[in-house]
Amino acid sequence: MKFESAIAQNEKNRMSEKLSRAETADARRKHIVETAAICFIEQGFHQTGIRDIAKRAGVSLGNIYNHFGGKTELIAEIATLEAEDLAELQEVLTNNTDPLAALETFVERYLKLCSQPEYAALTIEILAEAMRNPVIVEGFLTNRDSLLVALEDQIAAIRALSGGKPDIPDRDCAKFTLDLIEGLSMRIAFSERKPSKRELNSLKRAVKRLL
Amino acid sequence: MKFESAIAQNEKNRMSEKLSRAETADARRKHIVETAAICFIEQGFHQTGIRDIAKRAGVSLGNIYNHFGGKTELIAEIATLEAEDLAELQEVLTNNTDPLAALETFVERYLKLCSQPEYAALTIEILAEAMRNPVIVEGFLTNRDSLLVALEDQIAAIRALSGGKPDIPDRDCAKFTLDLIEGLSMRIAFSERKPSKRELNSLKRAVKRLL
DNA sequence: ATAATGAGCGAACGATCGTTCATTATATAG
DNA sequence: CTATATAATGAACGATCGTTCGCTCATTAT
Repeated sequence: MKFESAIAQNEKNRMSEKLSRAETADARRKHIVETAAICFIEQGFHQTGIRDIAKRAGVSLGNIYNHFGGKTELIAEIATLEAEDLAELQEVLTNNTDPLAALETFVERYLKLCSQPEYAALTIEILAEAMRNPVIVEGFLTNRDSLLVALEDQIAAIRALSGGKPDIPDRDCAKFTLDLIEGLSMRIAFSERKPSKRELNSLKRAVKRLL
Repeated sequence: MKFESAIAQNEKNRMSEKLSRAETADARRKHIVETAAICFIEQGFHQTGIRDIAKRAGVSLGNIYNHFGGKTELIAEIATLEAEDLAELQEVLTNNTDPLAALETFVERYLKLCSQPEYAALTIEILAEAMRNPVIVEGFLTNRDSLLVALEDQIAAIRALSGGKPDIPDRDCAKFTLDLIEGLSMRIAFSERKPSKRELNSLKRAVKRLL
């Protein structure tokens, strides 16, 4: 979740011109979501009060309800935004001059993303909420499924090159690959450290063995 | 978490004799923890009030504080109890007439345990709390580390038999094995279904490839 | 028999929760 | 400039939170 806007800062932002109403509203909205995410990471979803978010965002309490329907809408939006980070990773898998190399790059990138402690913390909060709120599940799984399909295709491409007869279906293989990366990520995130060279090498080898 | 007591029901329980004070206190304590676990599974940790637990356990509000220091002590105790379930699984790994078969049995058993929706739900709640409470982390990781060592030894034994030269350290291999099982478990638990034959076969194959 | 212990109880406390709403300020449209 | 729409505000609401407290009473120890 990077919340990069930078979208169309042309039209109205020339020479520090005043922003239009719609623009400031959008900016506020974004700022509130960002702040909420920070709060949820630091304190957890249920330990964070709307007042915490309002105070930290420099916004009045009531105004949050002008932009969002309520607290759960905030975590739902954050879940969607976090899932969108995965879209970027898919691009790594579409560059197919060397499928195996692309897979390795993907492993590195996805590990780097997931093992950020803030990312892991947010994921757990979202997961815990998703357990009891189908709406959050949907936003969370949509982009993930998309990533899974891309990974599955990539694995199929690699397997097609090597010509062997794999006894694990492409789809399962893709899921297992994500499992390995995410499992290692959690351990790294929980111990607040960076992945060691050994761990990264072991991971890459493990992924290759699944092919 | 099965909370089996059956400990020393001899001394005083002969012929439906009255229970001693210490015994009833222990039973209450146990009953409260069990009930708390059910509540946490159904509603989540922070959505559950002490009153919910008290009401459901058929116990007064204040009495809970006679048995427990507070709410976090409850989740901490539950975390420890859940971790103790893993101790049973270790036994599977100590029967070493056929190391590879034992590993397969372990995979099946651990998958069956983790993929119970209640187990998964509780795990996520504990994980979310552990993120901000080191005490919970400790109770959670102690038994898990023990399991990991047992699995590592098992893998070493299997590898010693086959005689190959594995390029993934035993320890990493053990971690990855748990990752694969737990990842699949989460998917199963989230979709509220049982693992298919295909999934289980894929898992076993994946685990073997790591060896 | 009497004293000490601690399980059991529920009212009460202060704090905080998510949300609503009447009100004010401000940007846009006519 | 005036009218309108909406962003922004914070007091207020009712509910619920975790915890404490004084108390009763059955069991255990002396």
